Order: sequence, then structure tokens, then C-alpha cells
Amino acid sequence: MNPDNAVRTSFKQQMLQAREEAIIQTANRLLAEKGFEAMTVDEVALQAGIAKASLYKHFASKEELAAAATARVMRRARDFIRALPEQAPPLDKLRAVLRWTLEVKLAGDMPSLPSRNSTLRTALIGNQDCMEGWMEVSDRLRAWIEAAQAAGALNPALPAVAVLYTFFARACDPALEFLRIGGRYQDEQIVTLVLSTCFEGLNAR
Amino acid sequence: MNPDNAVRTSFKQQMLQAREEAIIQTANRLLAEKGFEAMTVDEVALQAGIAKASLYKHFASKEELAAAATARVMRRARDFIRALPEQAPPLDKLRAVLRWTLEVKLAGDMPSLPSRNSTLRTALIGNQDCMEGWMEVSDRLRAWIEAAQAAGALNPALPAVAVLYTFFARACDPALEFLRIGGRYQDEQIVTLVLSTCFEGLNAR
DNA sequence: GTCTATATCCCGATAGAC
DNA sequence: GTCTATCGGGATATAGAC
Repeated sequence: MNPDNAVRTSFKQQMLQAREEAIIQTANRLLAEKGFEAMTVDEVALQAGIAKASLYKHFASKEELAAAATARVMRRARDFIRALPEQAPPLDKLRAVLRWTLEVKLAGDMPSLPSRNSTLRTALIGNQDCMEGWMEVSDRLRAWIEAAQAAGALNPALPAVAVLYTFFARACDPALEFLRIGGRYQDEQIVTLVLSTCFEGLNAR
Repeated sequence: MNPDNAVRTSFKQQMLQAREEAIIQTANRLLAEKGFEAMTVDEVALQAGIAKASLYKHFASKEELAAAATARVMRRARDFIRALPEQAPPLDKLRAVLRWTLEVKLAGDMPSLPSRNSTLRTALIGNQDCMEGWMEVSDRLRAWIEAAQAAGALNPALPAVAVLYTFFARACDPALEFLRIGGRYQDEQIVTLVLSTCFEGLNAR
């Protein structure tokens, strides 16, 4: 096997992977924009500059495509979490993760998936990348939550899992869109507001 | 015109209105269960025990049907708000409204409408009942929010509109479903947890 | 107004040539 | 693997009899 062959193969594979990444990015944006049900495979293919039949060579179904997009954002979250300084206070890290989440959502990059659709749930659970990312993210956040509670920074009366779910729920909080549509606040202010209401609550202190 | 005629007409109209209410209730439940896109008119008609063509005599489109369901829940919210004792502390009333909202959601009676679908948005804005209910609810809540802030009960640093949107957002908070699926908490505990995280925040006090 | 039956369209998925 | 062209199913909406 001559080297040219190897080079050409590698190049081809790189092109393929790049195209696949482009498809996933497009799907990701459309999922964020209109949700799983309203997103059509035609639109993804069109905006990705590829024929629909070609897309189906990469992903066996619309559900698998959405799962790939979900796995991607899970990987991004995992990487962000891993990159946080180990010795920082847990509460700071949790705030940083929530800030990151809100910024991704405001950037239009947070896929919004219905928790009700059963076929999609199956695809998400069946996707190993997706599940692994989710589990690592959950485990690390839960550990930080419990550490923050032990340190007296987070309310220890709340079950850790409830805090965790509260974080996840903020990833699809429509309050951000409401505030943006209102037009009175910049994205940075919106993030600060939601961070504040989430951690400090609505009550006066 | 003899009285019998009037009675019969009134009776017929009552029957019609009752049937229409049944249709809206069914749509409301399905909207809560699976959302606007996944809900089908066939299913609404089937579960309401009516032919689809008959349903379309009452509502010109799927969007108008969803708008009617939305108007209904808006009316219910308005009635609940009106019935609260005028002299109660604003914060108590706000907590009562949020509690009512969460209980309605847990009961499967809170229609979940995508904020992105443009045709649905048009129908909602075009529905006078829907808009009137929304405006009255918003106005009353905003007044209570500002009063609570003036009384030092709610954080005065938060814009009242941000607090308002936070309330509305809780009406479609997936954290409730997550907690229920987890199976470790009863509905009453879930309501208490979300109320606490919303008003007192996640931080220790 | 209610029904059965149907029109019409759109979408997910595939066939088959290249 | 990519394309054009198409299938098959299901959804919204309507026709027309009663």
C-alpha cells in the first residue's frame, strides 16, 4: 500500500467527518430554533447543503440525528466542566456551568428536546455518546452540589437531585427568550438576571 | 314565539356549549401531555367522542383550537387571582398563584405551547379572550410584584418584568416532570421544592 | 351540526443510477 | 456516498349527504 493511498483515504475521511459535523451543527441550530417536532429533515439537508438521501447515509433516522446533536452538546458541556479549575469553590463552578448553559442557549445553540416524545427518548438512551456525556455531567455536578451544601454555600435542605434538575431545566427556560423579546435587556444582563433568580431567588435577603 | 321554542333553543345551545367545552378540555389535556406539534386533531376528536369534521365546525383550525385551550387556562388563572383576598400580603398571593400553577401542571392541565411556532403565535395573539386574560393576569401580578418589592419582601433589585417572566416560565418547567419521574417525591413535595427554589433560591441563607 | 369519505399536502424514508 | 425521483403514511382540512 503506497503512502498516497493512505493520505488520500485519510483526507477523504476528514472530509466525511467534517460534513457530518456540519450536518450535526445545522440540526443543532434548528433543534434550538424550533424543536424536534417542527424541525424537518428536508430543512436540515437543505441548510447543510446536502441531499436528504445523503444525510440518511450518515444517520439512520431523524431521532438518531437529534441524538447526535444532543451528544454533541453533552460533549461540549463535559469539556467545559472538565476544564474548570479543580480547586475552585464548588459554588463558583456551578455558577460557571449555569452561565455557560445560558450563554449557549442565548447563542441559539441549545437543542430543545421534548421530554415527552417516546421514540426520541429511546434514541437518546440508545446513543452511547449521549448517555456517557449525560452521566459524567450529572455525576460531576452532583458532587459539586453536595460539596457546596456541605460547605454551607448551597441550601442543604434541598435534595441534591432537585438542585441538579433545576440546573438542567434552566437549559430550556423560556424566561430568557421572553426577556430578549422584551428588548430592554442585553444578553449579558439577561444571563446575570437568570443566574441571580436561580441562586439568590426572588425573595429579598 | 311560544316558550317551548325558547326553551328548546336554549337547551340546544347549552348542549352545544357543553360539547365545545368537552373538546377544549380534551385539547387542553393533550396539549399538556404532548405539546402542540405532536397533538393531532384526529386524537382530539376521537377522545372527545366527536367526528373530526364536526370539530372543524367549532374551530377553524388546529391553531384556533389551541388558542381556545390557552384562553381557558388564562381564564382559570384570572379567576383564581381574582378570588384571592385583596388585603393579603402581596408575597402570599404571588406564592399562592405559583402554587396553583404548579398544581395545574402536575395535574396534567397546563397546555405546553411552543413559543417558537409562528402560526400558533398569530392565533394566540389574534384570540381576544386569550389576550385579555393574559393582560389581566400580567397586570395584577406585576402590581403585586411591585408592592412586594416596595414592602421589602421581594428583591427590589430585580426588574418586575423579570420576576413576572420567571413566574410564567415555571408553568412549563420540566423540573417538575424530572422529579416526578425520579419517583422519590410526592406531588405535594415537588410543589414545595419548586416553590422554595423559586423564591428562596438555591443558595443557603 | 354531525357524520363518512376524501382531497391535498407534507414529511420521513428509500430506490436506484452514477 | 451523493444525487434525483419517488414511495407510503399520516396529518390538516373539506365535500357532501343527512
